[in-house]
Amino acid sequence: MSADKTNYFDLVYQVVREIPKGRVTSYGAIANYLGLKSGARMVGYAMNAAHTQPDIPAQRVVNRQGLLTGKHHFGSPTRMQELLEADGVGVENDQVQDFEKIFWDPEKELGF
DNA sequence: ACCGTGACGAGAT
DNA sequence: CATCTCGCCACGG
Repeated sequence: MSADKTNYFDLVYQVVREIPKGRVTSYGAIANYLGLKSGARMVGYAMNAAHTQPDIPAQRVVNRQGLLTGKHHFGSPTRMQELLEADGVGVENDQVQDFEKIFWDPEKELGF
């Protein structure tokens, strides 16, 4: 028992894995979906450990402004942008273009 | 065991 | 409109 630590980290990973290619979401959106209304920091921190997980497209997770705040955690400061562009997401000056248009809200897309 | 820090966000001043 | 503070949970020193 006690196997379920209810670590929000695992929950975050589950949501991030569901982000479709060409879409992006924000830390707050995931946090809100999980019930961590103000725990957006936790989502970002989970991403920091996401590199331990194989299928975590953390590049699709940006801050509320659409800024690539975590680009420095991809090994290379341009790695995150490269990955997003590879997904068909326009990025310029560390900011996602048409962010509101490609924004993927888990509460909305997963069927709140 | 205690304190500080962290890929954020929203509200208050 | 810009700046500051608090809240959230987990982990490092």
